[in-house]
Amino acid sequence: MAEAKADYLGQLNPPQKEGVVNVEGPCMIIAGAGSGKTRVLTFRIAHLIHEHHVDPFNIMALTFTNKAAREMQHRIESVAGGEAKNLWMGTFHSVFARVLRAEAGKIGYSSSFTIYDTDDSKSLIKQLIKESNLDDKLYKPNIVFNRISGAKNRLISWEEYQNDPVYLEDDIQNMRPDMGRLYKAYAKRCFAADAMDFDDLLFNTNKLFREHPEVLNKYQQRFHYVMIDEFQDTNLSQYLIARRLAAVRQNICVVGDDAQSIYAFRGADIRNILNFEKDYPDLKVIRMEQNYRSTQTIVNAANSVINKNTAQLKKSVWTDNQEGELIELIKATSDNEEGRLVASAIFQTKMQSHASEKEFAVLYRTNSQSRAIEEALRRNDIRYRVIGGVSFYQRKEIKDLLAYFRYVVNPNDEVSMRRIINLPKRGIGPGTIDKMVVAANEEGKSLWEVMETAVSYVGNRGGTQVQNFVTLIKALRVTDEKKDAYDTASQIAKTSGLLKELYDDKTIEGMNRYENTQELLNAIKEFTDNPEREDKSLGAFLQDVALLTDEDRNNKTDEAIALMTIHMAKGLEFSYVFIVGLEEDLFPSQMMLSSRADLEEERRLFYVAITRAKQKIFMSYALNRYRYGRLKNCERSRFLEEIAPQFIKVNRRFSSKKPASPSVNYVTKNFISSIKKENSTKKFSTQINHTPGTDFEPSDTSKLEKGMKVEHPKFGFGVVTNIDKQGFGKKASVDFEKAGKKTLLLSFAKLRILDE
DNA sequence: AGGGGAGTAGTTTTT
DNA sequence: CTACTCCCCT
Repeated sequence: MAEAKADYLGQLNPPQKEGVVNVEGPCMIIAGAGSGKTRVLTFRIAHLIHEHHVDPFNIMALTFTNKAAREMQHRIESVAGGEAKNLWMGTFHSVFARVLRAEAGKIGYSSSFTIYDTDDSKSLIKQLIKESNLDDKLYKPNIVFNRISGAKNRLISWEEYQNDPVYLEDDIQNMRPDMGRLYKAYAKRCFAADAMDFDDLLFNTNKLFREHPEVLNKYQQRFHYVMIDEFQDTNLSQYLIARRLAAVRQNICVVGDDAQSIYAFRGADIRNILNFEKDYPDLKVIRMEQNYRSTQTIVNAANSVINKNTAQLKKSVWTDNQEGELIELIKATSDNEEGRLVASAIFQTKMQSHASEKEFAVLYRTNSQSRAIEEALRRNDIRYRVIGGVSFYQRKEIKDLLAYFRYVVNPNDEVSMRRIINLPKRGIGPGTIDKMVVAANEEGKSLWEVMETAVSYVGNRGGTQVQNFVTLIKALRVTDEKKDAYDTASQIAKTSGLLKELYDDKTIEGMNRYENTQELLNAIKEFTDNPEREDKSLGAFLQDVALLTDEDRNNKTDEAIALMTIHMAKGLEFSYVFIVGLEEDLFPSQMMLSSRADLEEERRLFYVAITRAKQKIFMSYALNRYRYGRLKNCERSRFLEEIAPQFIKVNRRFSSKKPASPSVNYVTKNFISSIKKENSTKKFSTQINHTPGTDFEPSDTSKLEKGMKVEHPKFGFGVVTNIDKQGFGKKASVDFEKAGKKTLLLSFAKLRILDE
């Protein structure tokens, strides 16, 4: 371990070393893509432990995804040794859920409170919309949820919301004046259900720290060093938690890159970076701009894209790495063909470079795009694993069983109750349920109390059934008190009748569902068999599982190509990256076209995708794609035009006539030869606009001079009147015959030089 | 209460 | 294409 320590500083460049060594006081590390940010963070923690003899117990490190947390935990353990186990490391949500469990009583929750995921939240909201007799065309669960979530992430309580002129005005403008009332109703019902949604975990942590200084003080004393990864993705709520925790010792270190901020939709606010400088005047700022990951082509292509954004901090990422291959553009006629071409390209590249499968990744904007790719990979016998997507814990049968578990642990959980009370069928319909919920709210009783004496609220027929159900749950609660998670869970699965119902379903899907429930039970068995676990109760298992997404269940084969959304890929790197579905309305997503800010976020997402690659990037788009079950025409993405053209090589379109061919050798010679013919930065040819009838080919504009005649795909013919040379931002002023005078950025404009 | 059938609206990304 | 809602009938 001492050896490892001795050489780790030697492996770092000056800013990296500063990031590691400079442990006291506030510190912000602006880390460009691929600049070794994770390395600095892990070495920094190791340095704290070894050089400053800080107990890992006193260090908190916050990340955004479970995956990132796990990855960092591993890396720290390999650098700092096993004692790093005692670090508090995890996502904001998981770390503070833990704090809230311990302190729940202080803010009126029980320590076994339920965590609602987004589906749970939305179904409750849907219920509330119905109860309020609001127009469900106007009040869609999604919209309402996002509105509430946005407010919570800015720490606006429902009371404040109802008095906030900006929110009120906004809601009236949008014809949704009842939004504030829904927020209130939602908050009350969650509280009554002893449940917190994801945003509440952070909101309530703030509340806890704000209202209970003694609690805050306890944690301030405990955490001497606070670190935040991916700081650009924090929202106000998260930032304030961290700031409060670090208020005494001021040992807060944040690492981020504004160019990779892609979670504004979740309330992330780049302004946190700016505010950070204001909040800590003696802040130490470290910039890491050297990219160690990618080729020059990739780094420069990425820069040419991100430069299109106006809102960003000054930063210039550069690399010493070799120039590398051009980005290869693949054009397909359909999403299925896109899959096949991607599969062929993977196969070819793998053969040529002797790369292993795990060096490849296929990245897409939406999870639904994985299907066509998966199919093609399967057909070509290429191993892959899909990361994220519909996770195991989101499957209906799993959620059903989990709802039973949750309900046994917390019988005030309204959402779980609604889900399971009539599953399997017990003759309790929605009418009966609604009556009980209304009664509970009107009489100020808990739902559980009402259900215990259901007959007096909903009459004999449904009431008896409800009371039978209550008896069942009570018996299971007794079991839960005495037994461990596995015994209780098996008991629930059996006596609820769920397992039998699934077992009796002999369809293929039914058998699958049955197997899945068995798998869940196995997972619980593993949980209880783990000797390191102190608390083996079902409640403890649920706490574990609530904030977990796909966890170790994709580990079947390490040797496989990774398929995931770009969001999931953040923080990862691969030698060969395929960015697929580069089409308007898909990427950029049509939901993001409304505002400049949204489009810029989308562009940052594209930047993140590009910067994942070490060696080579392939990009693809399809002219037709199945959407809503219908074949739709697609237009290539504007983002393709935003990459400086000297970094892209268009692959001559080749149609795969024999898609079912068992081998992948139907790849045309064009494709192979185009792979070999790289490094021709001077004579690139991009078929930029595929507008029918034009075979427009932009020229290399590096030698463009005043007086030259040019053609632009949109503006037509013109004469160059001036050249403004300033490195990357080289501009040409052109006087167009029809479009008039324009100033064009040469790295982006497509100009054909007309020879006289 | 609940099953079946028709009709319709909806797909971003993650904790 | 699917997941959900609505409506009608048992």
